[in-house]
Amino acid sequence: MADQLSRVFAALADPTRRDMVARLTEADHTVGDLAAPYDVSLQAVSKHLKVLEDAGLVTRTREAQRRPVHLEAEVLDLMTKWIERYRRRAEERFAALDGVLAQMQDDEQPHPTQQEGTAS
Amino acid sequence: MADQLSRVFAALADPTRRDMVARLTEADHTVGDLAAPYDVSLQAVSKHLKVLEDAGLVTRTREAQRRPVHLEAEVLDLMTKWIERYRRRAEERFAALDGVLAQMQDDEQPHPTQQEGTAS
DNA sequence: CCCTTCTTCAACCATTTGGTTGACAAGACG
DNA sequence: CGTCTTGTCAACCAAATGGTTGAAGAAGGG
Repeated sequence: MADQLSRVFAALADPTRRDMVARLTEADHTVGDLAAPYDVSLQAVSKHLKVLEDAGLVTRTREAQRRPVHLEAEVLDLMTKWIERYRRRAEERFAALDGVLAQMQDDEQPHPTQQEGTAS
Repeated sequence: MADQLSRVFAALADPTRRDMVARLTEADHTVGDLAAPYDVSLQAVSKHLKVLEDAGLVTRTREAQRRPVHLEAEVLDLMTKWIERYRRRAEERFAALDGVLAQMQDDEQPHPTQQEGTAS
């Protein structure tokens, strides 16, 4: 299908799936258990779980007729790493821009007629 | 459409859009500029930009016929906050589970008849 | 003014997505 | 064994997504 990072982002782009993930941080749940709060069929929830599973966000084991769903939280790191990498880059760039602006400001005061009083 | 968090996740679920965002951390770009590396029409890139804009990830100003695209990196914090919140919860739960396991291990050695050699 | 440049709008198309219902599979349990 | 519980598979459907092409808008430069 697509790379895992894309699948993880896509999986969490749905509020229902995000809520499931949120609830799974507290405890493992069975499918019916998970489905209870939502106003959709059990099959729809089953599909959502498949999306989360394909993204590597959850795993399902077998326990009698039940299939407990377990969160694999490490996958979240994939996203955090990507996001933080570029957020940091953007910040650095803004910092650099601030430097340039400061420089420009300095250049703008060749005349000692005005000092410090640049408060708007 | 949907809530912003969903739109941001969805926007970044596409590799092309993620690459655009990555490039925009370095500098602002015009549409044609952004489109250059990709093997799709300019119109397709324009659509991708609309998705990013609707998610609040970029803004476009006007500069002659060009429309420079600027990254709004703060929006990334929305995601980071969500992710970190639940990752932390999951971690706390695992830590608690580790405690339980340690407890069980303690309880499991009431008989000194067998130690360590539990390798199958 | 016209023309060229940069970009978007509109219509169209194939695929994916998120939902539905109905049938079936896997175990527990009487 | 039959049957109830739990969950998935299959087929179907409407809407959204990501791409295309063609036409049009907006601003600068002869």
